[in-house]
Order: sequence, then C-alpha cells, then structure tokens
Amino acid sequence: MADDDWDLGAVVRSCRPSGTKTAPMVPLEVELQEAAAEGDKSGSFVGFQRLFRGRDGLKELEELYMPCSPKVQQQQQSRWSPSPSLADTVAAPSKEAHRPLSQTPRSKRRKKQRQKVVCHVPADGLSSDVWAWRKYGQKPIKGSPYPRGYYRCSSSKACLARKQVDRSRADPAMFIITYTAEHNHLVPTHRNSLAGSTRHKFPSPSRGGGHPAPGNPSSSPPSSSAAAGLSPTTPLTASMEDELLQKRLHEKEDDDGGEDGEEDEDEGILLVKDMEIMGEDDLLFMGAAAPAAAAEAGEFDCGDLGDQFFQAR
DNA sequence: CGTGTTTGACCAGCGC
DNA sequence: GCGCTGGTCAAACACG
Repeated sequence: MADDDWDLGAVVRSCRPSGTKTAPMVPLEVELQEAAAEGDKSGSFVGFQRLFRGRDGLKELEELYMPCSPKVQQQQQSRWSPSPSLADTVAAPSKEAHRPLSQTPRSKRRKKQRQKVVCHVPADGLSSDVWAWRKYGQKPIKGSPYPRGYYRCSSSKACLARKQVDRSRADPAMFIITYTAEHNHLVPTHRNSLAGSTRHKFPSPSRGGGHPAPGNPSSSPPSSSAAAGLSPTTPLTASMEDELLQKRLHEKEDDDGGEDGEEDEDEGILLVKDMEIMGEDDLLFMGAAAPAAAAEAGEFDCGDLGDQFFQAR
C-alpha cells in the first residue's frame, strides 16, 4: 500500500513529561465536529456537551484532549449546545454491539453524524496521552500520503473510545488525532502497556511481526520518521523522542500556525491552539484546576486552562 | 500467556 | 444503483 507507511503503530500514549516552560508552544487544534444530531440519546454515556457543562465534563475533556493542549478556541459553539452530543456517536455503536459478529456490527453508522474531536499534536505529543490505546487498524487515506491509524481504548473492552491518528501533510511532524466517543471508565492509573506494545523492531520476514508494508522502505527503521512509529501504548524511546524534539524545534521555527487546513471541513469546530503537551501529572493537575465556571458559562477556553496550568507550575 | 501490532478482507456510508 | 472510500474485524505474529 502506501509507500508511506510511517508505521502509525505508534502514536499515542504517554509518559513523557514534555512540558517544559521553555518548550515552545505547540500549535494544536481541536475541532469538535458535531453531528447532525438526530436527537438520538439512547447512548449509555454522556455526550460531549457534558464536557462543557461542568467540572466533570471539563475534566473529561481535558483527559480526552490531554495530548492536545491548553488553549481551546471554541468556534461556532452555537452549533453544539442543546442537542449535539457525542451521545449520538456513542449510541450507535452501543446498539450495534448487540449484533452478532457474523453480522459485523461495525459501528459505522452515520459517518457524517458522528461527533468527534480533532486535535493537532506534535509527534511528541502523541505520547502524552493518559489513556491506553490499542491499534486495531490502519488504512491509507485518499489524498493523504500517510496512512491513518485506528486506535481503541484498551483499558476496558467496554470502552467505546476510539481515536484516529493521521499525520499532517503540511507538517509531517504534526499528527492529527481524531477522538471519537468517550471513555466510560476512569483514567487508568498505570497503562497496561505490556508485551507486544513495542514494535520498534526492525522489519521481520513474518507477517504480523511488525514488518513494514512491503515496498515501504521508509517505514522500517525507527528513524526520524519514527515519529509516526511511536506506539500508542509505548512511550517514545529516548532516542526517538530526542530526535523528534530536535526535529520539531527546527521545524517549529518556520512553521507556525501554518498547519494544513485539513480540518476546515465541518462546522461546529472546537479549535485548540498554542497548547503545550503535558504529561500525566500535569493532566491530573489540570483536571483539578479546570475552570468549570467558564465551562458552564459556555466559554470553555483551554487558553485559560492552560494559563492556570502554567502558572501553577 | 497475555497483550499489542500488522495487515488483508469485509462491510457499510456516502457521493455521483 | 454503482463505485469509492473509510472504518472495523480477525488471524497471524511479536514481545515481555
């Protein structure tokens, strides 16, 4: 398939205290794509609207976007006030969950209606996710030189949380993470990163053995492009991380806000920019210091959140 | 042995 | 109605 198999197998997950005050801010964008909202609330769990309603919600939001960052600019929030909620997104899958495997449940219901949050994160930001993700698929996306990785929460089988990881075309150092559905459980104290979590190995002749896609030279060794080769359940290796950081430092200088306008498609988007990736600890902190008030007021602004966060630090 | 990754196939949504 | 494309499944395999 794609000759650009950057080995998404590794994107997210954390453990890395990347948040240094001096560290340059990372341009992030969180987009909340709302669904057409059909009013379907049969979902078992709360939708995103909840996220912006109270402390809990905020907290979850933070958790959800941890890798993203602290500054959130809400756009057209009017679009997602009353009814729009992830519930829609979540509801669908839950219904299908009852279908026998033979009928392939495939939660693909209403692609366009699915609510999701998109955020741009730097390579090193991918590892700043407190959740444990397990990759369940990868696909080349039309129009994109890079394949998209599909991850689902591995902390709980019942968890419907999923996320897609794309690599930004404009800035390969940046990743576009799309979160779908919410976690229906608490953040795992410690990731169950176990065996098989690391696939930084070089290609092996066998199949699942993490061998790179045939004809895909760039995907083999965990090199700079390894940025994409990070494992969601595995923190970056020192070398990889270092490499990425250095790379980013250079790139960041000229690329700023440049981003690619890949996500300007849908409306009802939540933007998060200039946020810094933070580690788990930070996340926890944030969770506690979340400006619920603002959220309730419908003025959720990660920027403030970030400010507080940074000040506290 | 348990968990995670890779990868091809299958299925369904969506646009024309 | 058809074809394209994206999303998910499941088998095989790797790793600790």
